[in-house]
Amino acid sequence: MTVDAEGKVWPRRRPARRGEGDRLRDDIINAACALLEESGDTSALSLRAVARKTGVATTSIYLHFEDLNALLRAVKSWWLDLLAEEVEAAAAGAGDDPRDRVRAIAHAYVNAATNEPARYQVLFSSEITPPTAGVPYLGVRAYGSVLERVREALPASADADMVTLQFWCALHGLVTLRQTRPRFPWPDLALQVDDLATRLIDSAAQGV
Amino acid sequence: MTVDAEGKVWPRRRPARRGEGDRLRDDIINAACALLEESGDTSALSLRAVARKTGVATTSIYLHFEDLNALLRAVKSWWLDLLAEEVEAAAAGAGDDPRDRVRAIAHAYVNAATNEPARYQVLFSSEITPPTAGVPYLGVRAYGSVLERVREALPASADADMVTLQFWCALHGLVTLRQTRPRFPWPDLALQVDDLATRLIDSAAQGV
DNA sequence: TGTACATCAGTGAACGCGCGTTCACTGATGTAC
DNA sequence: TGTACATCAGTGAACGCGCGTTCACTGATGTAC
Repeated sequence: MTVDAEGKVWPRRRPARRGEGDRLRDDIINAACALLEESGDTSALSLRAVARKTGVATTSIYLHFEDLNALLRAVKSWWLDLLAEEVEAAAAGAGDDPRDRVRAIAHAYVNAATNEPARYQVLFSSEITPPTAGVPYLGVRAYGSVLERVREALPASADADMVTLQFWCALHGLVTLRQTRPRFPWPDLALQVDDLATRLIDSAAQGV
Repeated sequence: MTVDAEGKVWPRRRPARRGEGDRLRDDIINAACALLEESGDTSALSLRAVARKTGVATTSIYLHFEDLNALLRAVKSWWLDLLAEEVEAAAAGAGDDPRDRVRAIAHAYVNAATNEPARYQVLFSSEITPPTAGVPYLGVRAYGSVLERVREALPASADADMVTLQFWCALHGLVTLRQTRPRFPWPDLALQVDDLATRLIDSAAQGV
């Protein structure tokens, strides 16, 4: 048991058995996820808060992570994988029309971001520092597979790279503005996403 | 003179003369602006840092602002006005073709955001709490005038509200993603903005 | 013309807080002989 | 079968820092009489 400033009592975690030292690593990541889902703010995450939530001494975090940034990287990497999985699953389950697949991707992206706003904020409100220099961004693979889906939905003469980019930017803007300007008179989310998809796909159908 | 933790010496500000007490208010806002332009992070702003930068005792800030949030609101309001002015000036100076005016607005918006990235982040990475409840968002007037410009550029059958909204979202996404994913292989900024404008205006020219 | 007083425009010490990081320490469990 | 030892999986006290906020105080400049 530990007691915090407010006198709140935290259960103390039982030490792992020999050979199971990595259990703590997972527990720490889960605690950090929970805290970040509450705040959505990476700069509000502290080693001490994570330790309290995990039920462990602050210093124990150093056994598994070099510092707070390394822990944050682990969380971001995990969440980005989840996002990519959701998007790819939506594309795969969307029937045969390639345009429907692109629409499905767009909806899946904004739904994932909207259902877990704090996760999306953590992922996209700051750069994700790669584990080692020279490695590409996490997420480039997922972006590439979306690009392929867009290419399949457009005529060969269209600029699929640009359309994909505009799509991503617009969806990102749509999601983040809704989060930071909640009192703006937003239209229905799905309606706006559909409208955007129509405009971008149609513009490309003109051959650009 | 004051001395901070690193032994760095700060010039102490001369007190205002009688009747000029509001001078300090401006000095404080300027100091806060400078700090926020360096960090772009509202949560990194502290009363103590502002006081040091102003050359004044920390407690003196309370003479003019109820708390940090009130100071932050003043900065945001000021910067939002600057942004709106830049955009409106660009629209006014863009010739007679209403489509050119819309393009000019788009370029002015992203240029303002790109030239002062920290300002843009401060404005749009969190909600701007209005001074009093019931008052609309700061910036609604500016948004409305952009909406009018868009309406003038589209056929009457087009959904100018939706096009304006998509425009804003896409530009916002474009700007913020470039800031938080600087290592992504971005195309030329003006080229992407122009491409976006073309796609959205063309889609509306179809009458939607 | 002199002086007491009020007001303006601040100051400075102190408080308790949460934070990252360091350092030496501990207790249980497995293993070599 | 017993025991000394190594290792694993952590702990806990202490450090100095910057922070918001409080409180009583100060020094210069006007103003009433």
